[in-house]
This record gives sequence, structure tokens and C-alpha cells, in this order.
Amino acid sequence: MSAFRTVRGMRDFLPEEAKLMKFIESKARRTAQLYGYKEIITPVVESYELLAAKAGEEIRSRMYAFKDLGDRKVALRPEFTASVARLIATTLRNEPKPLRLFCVGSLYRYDEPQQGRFREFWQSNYELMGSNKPEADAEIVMLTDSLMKSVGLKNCVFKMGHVGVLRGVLSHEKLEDKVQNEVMQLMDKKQYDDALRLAESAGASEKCIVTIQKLVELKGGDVFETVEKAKEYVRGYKRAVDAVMNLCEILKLVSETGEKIDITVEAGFARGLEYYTGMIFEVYAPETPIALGGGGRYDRLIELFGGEPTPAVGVAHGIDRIMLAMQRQKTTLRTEEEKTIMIIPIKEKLKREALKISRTLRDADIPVEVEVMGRKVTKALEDADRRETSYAIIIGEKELKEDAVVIRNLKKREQRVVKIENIIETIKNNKL
RNA sequence: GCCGAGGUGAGGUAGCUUGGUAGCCUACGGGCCUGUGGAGCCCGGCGCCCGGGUUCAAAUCCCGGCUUCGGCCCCA
Repeated sequence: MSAFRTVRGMRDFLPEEAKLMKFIESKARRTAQLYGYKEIITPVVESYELLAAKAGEEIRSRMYAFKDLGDRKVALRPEFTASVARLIATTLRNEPKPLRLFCVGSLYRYDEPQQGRFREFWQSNYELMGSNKPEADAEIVMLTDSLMKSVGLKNCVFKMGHVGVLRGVLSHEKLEDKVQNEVMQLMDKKQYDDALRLAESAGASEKCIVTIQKLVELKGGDVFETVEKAKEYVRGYKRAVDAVMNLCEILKLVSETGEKIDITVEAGFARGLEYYTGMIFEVYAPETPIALGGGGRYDRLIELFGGEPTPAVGVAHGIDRIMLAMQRQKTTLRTEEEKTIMIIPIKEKLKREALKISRTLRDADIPVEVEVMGRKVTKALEDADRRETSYAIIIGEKELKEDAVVIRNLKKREQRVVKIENIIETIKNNKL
């Protein structure tokens, strides 16, 4: 055996898996079309500075970064957002708004592999830029719901929140942005006690601490009741109240579509990425404890990359994770199996005829395989059967003299002699 | 980066405790079978994760590494 294998964290997709992945990708692409998102393709390799610009220390330290032969410092993209932001800040800066962009592809992070996490992974990514309206946020949530349903996933749950709630409370206390970020990060890690202690030592009031505590505990149940309670808790913190109202508006829009979407609101929900400024959410499938997708609003991002201030909301879906969730739910792909044909020349000298006929069939858009192992008919038919081929076309001298071949239906085990010029018609019209 | 459990032909496994010829099933290639199979029989190729150590002798015991699967961290 050769000692070669895939590098840690990288994997092969064998036909079955490749098919599943391409299926999800096609659904993601279709969803993009249905919602009016234009697909763009950006490079896997970008300048290190671009990718590091906005990424936190954590992501930066896990980038595949290296110098190319021209001594440029580059890295493999760990996410799409930087590339898209680069485009919006430069080439696409004068595009009419709203601007809806979609991309799908592989990303790279030097993490320790574990359930649903690999060093090379695939995402579909949707960004809606130019609108600060709640309907834009709602669209991103709906779109995610559409995608999950279109691949056949059942019972997905959305976890939603709004970074403005906690931030509103913290900033009211005049805590520095940096401290706020740290507190938010601790909250994201669910280290609530540490978060509170940090806020307290930075000068947050007793009232603030109590408020945050109550917010953290506030989750689940009826969405609108939760929102009402949150509004009560943050009374007096104007920006926090605004945030709750905004979240409420988005939730209303989503729920009023009539589509059944399972949503849980967590008032103290924080997502790690520092650039979120508004609504945030993650999607889960019940069998899988990891987020299948996540996103939210980031109104500052484009200006961080040197563009015009542009409100934006977006989402990324982990294709690998969706695959995992589908496998756990035993989702069956609804794809049509195409008929396949095996061409078997009986004699060595008939193989030219086999290739010729195969070409004719392919030109007529019929998938064909030619027996290339030099097998005898018996073995060749066995092989065709094992591959669940629909038809075998057997080319023999006897029939060829009459410009004909034998077409055998392998499922029915019936066969008939057919003129070469009639092969296409016979197969296309299921005449056997 | 840290922690835990594992690694025997391509896949699934036996052997490991108690060191001594690596066995089985499936899959793969071929023959029996010079034009009709899905059966059977027979033959063949392919293996102890890697590197050290202990020993007359290591798949087996010891150490280190790699790697797989999970957990932490982070995230999709």
C-alpha cells in the first residue's frame, strides 16, 4: 500500500458524498437565484493583510498564511466576507443598492478537526448590502429557512438575538468598546460569571449587572413574550430598547410570512465575531449540536475595508455540516437516476465498432460506458449488472452483418436485435 | 494549541492479556466458460500507522511521533 494519504483535516469526497455535496451546492445556488442573489467567484488566495484586516486574533492565528514565490504575504481565505467587502469597497462601489451577492466554495482554517469541522470546508454565503431595514434582516433569515427546507432538512431551529441589546446596556454605562467586546466574547463562550465580573470591574453599575443577568437567563418560550420581557428589563437603556424593537420588527416580518419557522430568542445571545452590529442568528438541526449556519447584520464592515459606509446583513451556511445533518436525518435525495448503457463488443476486433456507436449515442445525449477490460461477454454482463446498468448493447459479428446489434434490458432480462440506426430511438422511447 | 479513546490487506474484523508461521468475511483481478450474466468452485494481488527501545524473537511489551474519531477553544 502506498503511504500517501490526505493531509490532516482534509478529506476526499467519494462519489456518494460528492453527489450529496453537489446537491446541496445546487440548492444553495437555486436559493440564491430565487432570492435574487448574483453569484460571484473570488480567489481562494488573498493578501494576508486583507484577510487579517478584520479578523480577530483567533481567526488570524489559524489562517493558512505563507509567502508566495514573489515574496507576497498571502493566505487561504478563512471566510468569504473579506473578499466580498473588498469588492464592495472597490470595484462594486457604485453598484445600485441593494446589492445581493452569493458565493459558494472552500475555505481554510487551521483548527483541530472534530465533529463537523475540518481544515478545508465549504460554505454558501449570502450578503445583502445597502439596506438597514428590518425586511433585509428578515430576508436573510427566510432565505436560510428556504435553503434548509429545500435540501430536505426537518425541524431546524433558529436561535436569534441582537447584539444591540447587551451592547446598548454596556455602552450606556460608558464602558469602552474594547471592554464591551471582551464582555461580549465571554458571553459567547457562556462564561457569564466572568463576563459580569469584567463588566463590574470596568465600572458597570449594580443595575447594569442585574439587567445583564436577567437578559442572559431570558431565552426560549414564545418569541414575542420573550421580546416583551426583554423590553421591560432594559427599560431606561434607550439603545437597548431600540435594539429590542428592531429585533421584534424582524421577528414579526418573519412570522407574518406564514411559513412555519421555529425560532428561539435569546436576549443574551452573542456571536463571537466582533463586527456584528444588529440582529444575529444561528440555525440548528435537532440531531446535530453544531450550528449549520449563522449570520447577522454588520453595518460597519464595508467602511472597515475602506468603502462607503454601507449597511449589510448576511449569512453563511456550512455545507459540510448540512451534509452531516442530512446524513443523520437520513434525508433521501430526490434526484432522477438516468439510464446508463454498457457497450460490449464480443470479439476483439469489434471494439472499434463499440467506440463508434458509443460516440453516436453520446452525441444524442445518452450516457454510455464501453467495456474496456477485454472481458468475455459473461464477465462483461456480470459487471454491467453489478453496476446496475440499464441496458447492454452487445456487438456481435452475426448481427453486425445486418447493421444491427443486440440491446439487452438488464432489469427485465429481455433482449432484441436492433438496427444500428434505430438504437437511439429504441432507448429514448423505452421500447425495451 | 490542550485533553480523551483508537489505528491489523481496499472495507469489516480475529490475533494483543500470556511475545514465537498474521487467519476469516466482503471487495478487487483472473480461470473453469471461443456469443448471454447475476450461482458455484479454483487461483491470484494487496496488510500489522511510522520511528526508536527491550528481546534469541515484537502485530503483541515500553517510549516518541503521525493520524482517525470525539471534547475544549474557536467557528459554519
